[in-house]
Amino acid sequence: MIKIGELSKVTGCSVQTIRHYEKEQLIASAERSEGNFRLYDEVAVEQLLFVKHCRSLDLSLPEIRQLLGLSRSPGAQCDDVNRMMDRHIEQVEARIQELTKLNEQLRMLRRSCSNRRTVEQCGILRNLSATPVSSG
Amino acid sequence: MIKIGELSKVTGCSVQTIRHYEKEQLIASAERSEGNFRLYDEVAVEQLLFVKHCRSLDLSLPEIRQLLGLSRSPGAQCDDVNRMMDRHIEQVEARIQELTKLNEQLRMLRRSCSNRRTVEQCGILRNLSATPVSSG
DNA sequence: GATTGACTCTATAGTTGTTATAGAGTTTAT
DNA sequence: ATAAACTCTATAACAACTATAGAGTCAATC
Ligand SMILES: [Zn+2]
Ligand SMILES: [Zn+2]
Ligand SMILES: [Zn+2]
Ligand SMILES: [Zn+2]
Repeated sequence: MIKIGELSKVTGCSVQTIRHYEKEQLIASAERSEGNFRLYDEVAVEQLLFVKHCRSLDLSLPEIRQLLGLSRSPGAQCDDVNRMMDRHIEQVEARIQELTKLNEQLRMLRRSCSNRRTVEQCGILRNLSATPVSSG
Repeated sequence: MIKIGELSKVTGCSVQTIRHYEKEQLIASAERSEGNFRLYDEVAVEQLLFVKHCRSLDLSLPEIRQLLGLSRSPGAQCDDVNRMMDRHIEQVEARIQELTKLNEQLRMLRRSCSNRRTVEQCGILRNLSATPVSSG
């Protein structure tokens, strides 16, 4: 049985984050010591690593909660998991597209300044003042 | 002179957002009518569109405030504007890279489920339980 | 002139996933 | 006994909005 500081070191999640996950029901409520300190075992470490792995994939806390729910009802079909993953992948790809477009616009804007001028004549500021290309 | 609702329609910014921008000093404090309603002229419309354009490029409110400051001191050199733009572009590109990596991992994970199975045997959940590839 | 409806005002809370405090209690070591 | 290191809860901060409550303003209708 380890305390929260050690769990933090082992998993790489901050102490506050661990407490937050507990409050949000992403990990089980920890047992407590006599002095009311949280105590964790190996299972708790695994649970937290699962959550951390999901977070590294940018799954939201509600999404993770849903995954945990599904994994606790083993009779359930995979469809639900898959639907969520597909939706999530879609969102990530949409965001990539958005940012790529953004990046092009930013680079174009950046090119409109040839340095060493004063801000008064700056193409960047002038272009920013003009109406946006399209507000997507 | 138009009221805030009309400004909202003209610019496509919500009423609350306009009030928020005023509080955050991204647009000038509006004149007030007898009944304490905000009143805007053409200049105000332009100012708000500038801010909106910047936001559509994902510039943060502090960054926009900085741009506004620079554009108000016309003697200033372009260097500052450029430095900010470069930093911003860097961040956008870094985020694109991150998301691209993420997307690959998500797709790989998604492939590990062949549907119609029960969650118990699901490759997705199994792989999520395993230690992450790398926590970047 | 009273009432309705559409609009506006301020102030405050909620969103998301943490991070950072404050102030108090616990444990371990000296 | 005391100090250091840790833990506890509760609360605020971050970013950029969005949403709400409760009150006030204004124009038009009856
Ligand atoms: Zn998602
Ligand atoms: Zn320039
Ligand atoms: Zn930026
Ligand atoms: Zn599956």
